[in-house]
Amino acid sequence: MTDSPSAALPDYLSGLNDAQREAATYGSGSGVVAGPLLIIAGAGSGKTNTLAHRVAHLLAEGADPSRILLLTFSRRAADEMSGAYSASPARSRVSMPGWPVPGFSWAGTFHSVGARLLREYAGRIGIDPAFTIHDREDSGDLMNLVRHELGLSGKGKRFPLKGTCLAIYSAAVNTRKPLAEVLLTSFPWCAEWQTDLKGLFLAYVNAKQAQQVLDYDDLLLYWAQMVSEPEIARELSERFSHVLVDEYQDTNHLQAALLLAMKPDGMGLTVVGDDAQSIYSFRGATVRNILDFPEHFDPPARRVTLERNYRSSQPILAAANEVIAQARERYSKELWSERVSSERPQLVSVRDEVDQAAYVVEQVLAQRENGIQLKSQAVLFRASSHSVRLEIELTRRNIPFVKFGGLKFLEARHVKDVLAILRWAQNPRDRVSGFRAILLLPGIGPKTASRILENIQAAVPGCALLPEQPVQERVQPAWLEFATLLEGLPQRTWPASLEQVAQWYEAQMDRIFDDAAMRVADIQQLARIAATYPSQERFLTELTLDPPEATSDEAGVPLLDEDYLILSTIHSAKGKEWTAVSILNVVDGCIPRTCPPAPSRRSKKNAACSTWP
DNA sequence: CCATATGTATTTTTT
DNA sequence: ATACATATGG
Repeated sequence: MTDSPSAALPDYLSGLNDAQREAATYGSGSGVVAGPLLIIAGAGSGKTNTLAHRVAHLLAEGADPSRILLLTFSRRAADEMSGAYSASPARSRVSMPGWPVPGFSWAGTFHSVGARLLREYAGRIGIDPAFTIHDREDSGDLMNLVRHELGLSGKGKRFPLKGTCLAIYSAAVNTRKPLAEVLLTSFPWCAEWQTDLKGLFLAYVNAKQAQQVLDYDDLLLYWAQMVSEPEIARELSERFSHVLVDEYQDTNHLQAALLLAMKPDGMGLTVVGDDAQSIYSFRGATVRNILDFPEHFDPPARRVTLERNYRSSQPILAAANEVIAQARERYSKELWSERVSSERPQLVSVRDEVDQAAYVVEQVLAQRENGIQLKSQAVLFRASSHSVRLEIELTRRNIPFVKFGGLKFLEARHVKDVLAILRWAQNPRDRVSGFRAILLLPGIGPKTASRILENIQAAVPGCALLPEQPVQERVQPAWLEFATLLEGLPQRTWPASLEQVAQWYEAQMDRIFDDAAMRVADIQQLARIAATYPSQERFLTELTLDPPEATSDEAGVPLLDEDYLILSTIHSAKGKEWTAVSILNVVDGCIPRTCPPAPSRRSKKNAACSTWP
């Protein structure tokens, strides 16, 4: 690969180093689709950039953009790669002629691509194409409903709560392991309920089917089921000449299985990842996928390793390499950088959280004195709640900040309420949405809501007479108004339907919330976002699966020009970079989270914080 | 019986 | 900020 004279290479490849170029052009010039390729890409080694160049190179050699499937881990990564992402404080690294590419539309997360494929193939696998997608909270609510119906919640029983039930179910689905094994290895304290759980899950699955509802796991599960039909598998295999997967170390067994079903011989399949950066095992991701990838094929997949780091200075890499070296099984690689620095990462001990917050603020301000903008600095932490003290301190001292990760716009109650009304109008069988919507009325509680939903389910589909549902007399006027709203929605065009719902909801908000004002602003924001989607169906689907940057990430940004500090969970920070970074709560067992929990050298908890210049 | 007010315990990480 | 359990009021 690298022995061809660089003068013969297209311009856009000249910015890559040898290993990156080998990865980008693997299989080039042979005239046929290349065999399987595994790119092991260390942190900061230009992974995303390399993958984007590989796509560009495939296109330059005549590949059809509509036949390229690019699976990424987050919406941000997909945008970054298709050239749509520009808001990053870090420089945009993808700049190639003809980019973004028109017609290159199959880029997204496994879940969003799954949803798209399933809507298209619904008829052939026996599901309704108008299915509703439940997020985790909705799924939990449905699990709770079923749990109550089966009498598993009652008196003095210590049956697992809905969240735990859902986690167990999800783990079993994503790892494709039997319930007994999942319970034993991951939820041993629930093992005694195995029989009841089995029944619960069966009922949960039935409920989803009856209501035409798919949860996150179903998007993968049905996809896998779909490609187990040889004919559909062949179709999809031909439909996508190239399949490229980013962050492969964070895929789970199910995702690997459906990839292999679509590309059994690995032709046209490229996966990129770093076994040392697997951080989603709690969600069923297994590092085995990337470790075992080459041997799935005969001959084994080609492997290219990117070890040159462009992000950090050598002392930081040395520390990272030390940590990585403790992994039991891994692809050997040694990150290196030309960026020398005499500054080493610092591990700072502080007395408690208050001191930690004060120290970090001092550091941040000192760095700003040194000319590093707040925007070029970040504070990272493992769990969203770890930053509360710091947020208080920042607010007190009038330092602007934006927090990534943690609770999101779309998870706020008022936003969910509005979406529930809309979803229920679109899919009247969706009990969770209906329940939530009906409870919004004053004077109607869980009992009345359940009764109404049962009446509607029992009635002839399409002929459920909403206004005639029995409610208490004093509730009657409000109920009629609500029923009129719902019945009018299908006639409305998009986004008028959402505006109609928002208008009704805003009239209820003063009664429901003490702090209605801020929430009203959110609803108006939601209406603005809605206007950017072409249809209600796409709005509802894509909003749950790919929350737009504007909601989850930038909602709190006052002005683009303004300077602000970045706070982020480590998970949300994946792939981003800053000039100066502080990490909170660096305590044994929390960060790094190594397997053998070495006895702590320092006795104080919450006592560490490190700054990496 | 049913809706709502109050109180108490809890919060990894995300599609 | 929310979820669940319990108490009170219509």
